[in-house]
Amino acid sequence: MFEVTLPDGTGRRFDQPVTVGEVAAAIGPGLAKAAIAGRVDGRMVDLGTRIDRDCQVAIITMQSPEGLEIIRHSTSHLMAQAVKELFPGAQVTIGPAVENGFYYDFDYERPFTTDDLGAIEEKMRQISDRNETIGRREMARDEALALFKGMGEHYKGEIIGAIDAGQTLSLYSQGDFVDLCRGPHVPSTGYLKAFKLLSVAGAYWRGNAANKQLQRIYGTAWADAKSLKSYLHMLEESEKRDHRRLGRELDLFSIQEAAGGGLVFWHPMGSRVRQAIEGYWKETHIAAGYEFLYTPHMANLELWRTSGHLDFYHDSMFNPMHVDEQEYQIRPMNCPFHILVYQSKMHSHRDFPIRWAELGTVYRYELSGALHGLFRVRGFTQDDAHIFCREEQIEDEITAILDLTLAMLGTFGFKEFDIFLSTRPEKSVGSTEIWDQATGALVNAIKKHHLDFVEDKGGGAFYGPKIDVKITDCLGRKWQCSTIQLDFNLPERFDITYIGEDGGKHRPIMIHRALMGSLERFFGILVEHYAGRFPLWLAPVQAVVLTITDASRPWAVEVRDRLRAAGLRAEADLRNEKIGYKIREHTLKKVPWLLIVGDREQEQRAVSPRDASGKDLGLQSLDSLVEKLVLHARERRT
RNA sequence: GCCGAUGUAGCUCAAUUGGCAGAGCAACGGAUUUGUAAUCCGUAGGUUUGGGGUUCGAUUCCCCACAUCGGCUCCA
Repeated sequence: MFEVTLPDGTGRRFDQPVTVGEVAAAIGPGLAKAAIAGRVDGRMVDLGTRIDRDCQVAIITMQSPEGLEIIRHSTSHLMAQAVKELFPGAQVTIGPAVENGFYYDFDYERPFTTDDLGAIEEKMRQISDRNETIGRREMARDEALALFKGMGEHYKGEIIGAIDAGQTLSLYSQGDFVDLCRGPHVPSTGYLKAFKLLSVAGAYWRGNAANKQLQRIYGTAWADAKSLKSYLHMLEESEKRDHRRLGRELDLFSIQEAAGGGLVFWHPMGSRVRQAIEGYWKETHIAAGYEFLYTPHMANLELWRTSGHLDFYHDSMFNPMHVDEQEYQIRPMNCPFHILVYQSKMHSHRDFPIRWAELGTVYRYELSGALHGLFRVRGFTQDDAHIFCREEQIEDEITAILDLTLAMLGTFGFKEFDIFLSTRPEKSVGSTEIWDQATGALVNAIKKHHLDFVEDKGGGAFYGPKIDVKITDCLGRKWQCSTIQLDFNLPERFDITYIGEDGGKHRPIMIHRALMGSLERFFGILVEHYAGRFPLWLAPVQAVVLTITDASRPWAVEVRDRLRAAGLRAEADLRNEKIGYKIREHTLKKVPWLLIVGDREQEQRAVSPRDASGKDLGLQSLDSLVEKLVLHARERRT
């Protein structure tokens, strides 16, 4: 006699050993049907796991996060089984569940093609229909090693070889397919119905470029067909939002083969958005007590030796160029330049805090294969700033930077933040006292904002602790943009000082910070976040006046000029086209306000606006509309 | 950088075993004067990413370069 305690605290008594599945059945037939695995005393186990003593049991169903993970993991096995049936020469390696799906890496004599993917998926469906039992058994490490080596599965052999001798391993089998796996898995292949293979790509064995490249097949799997469908729909949606596609369709920017990869050309429409972003950036920074610097794009390489960047970031810096017997470096960072400005004269403790900002364009060498639209480029503009202050000013400065960060990101429509605090790594510069004090100041600043944070212990840079902020876009994707870093290293390396109250020289604290990070990347994120439908204050064209016939031209031009005089980015479409054609065209360009003018409007000095929702708002006076648009733009409503 | 795929008009895509490089949209010209997501007719548009090779002949086959796309972290 033993008792099983369920998550709600109630207990069930059993006289004989039972499986987890039987516990589910004892609770109810509905649960038994939905069950795919269980949790016994906190450990995830199969439904077939036997229980013969007092314990805590929770049933894991398909819809739960753990359940989905199990389905995905099991589907990766299903795929591996299908691959082995179709391509017996393929060797299996690893196949975990990942966010929204799974992958499995194979070693095979030739690359898999998209046709192969279709065949593999078809085979997976057959195996699912066969509803093969997925069985678990345990085996001594040496025995398992011999088994997999005997099957010619050398990667599995290598994995097992790395496990201590004498350990017992678990194996899962379904039909003829056997895999080393910790589990748990669904009871049979028939549980796996809602899946789709998505892509095939290279991946190194154990993630190391020195190792052989394997072929990774990615797929997605869900609890039911409906969830799968909505996920695939979401993928289509994000494809439509792809900033590379919208960038071309809306004529925002381009990347030109003739110029080289990773170098961004901002077209007039994209530049208008950037101007709006920069204008806002400038305004907020002035209000927050910053001064602005403009510094060169290149300088003597010696500067990068002094800063230490050459040592640490050599691989991601462009090669230097020769100028008059000297070597010059295109800048990968702005900080040494700001330090040079600091060094250009003596500083007193009374000068602090010094807050210097610059939209500084930097150039970094990225591997050609890593380039990706605006997200990974070789030349980009940081909204950079450096703050020089005294130790006791750190907390106030960090607090003010966080204020600025959250306010700015909020204006762009991001309201959900994840904060990460990275603390002192093993190898670092600076005394324990200063690290402790600075880290404490960072924590206090975060707490003042009543924000939760995740501490990455030992994850800081060698030169100081930092705070990173991640934003969540409207598709739920997370992006790290803002970073606030303390630097105990550069002031030392450049030997910058200030004269303290005691008349002696002291070392200032330096804070690096970027809120949007890279303007290019941030712009790309905004394009996808808004799906190209920028809020009024950012829209490259805020309003277009559309004429019904040529007779309304004079009034249309007057309306446009009136909008322009009010500071709005307005155009007039005077073409001899049907109104439906013009509306369609500007709607596709995602212009937030379309103002239709015909005889009626002209007579009454009015317009018939249509907002971003596509609704005809009826005849309105021009005055009241201008007032409304100006207000919306000024308040930067999202 | 590595693996794979791709590269044809501004865009999206065709082109038989290697045999005259096409269409829609956009552009331009004309007609039409139109009331809330595509009016009609016409014209022009190409070193098929670049370079080299095989061939009587290459968008097509081969080699090199470049670019783009997917991936290369997520504990058997």
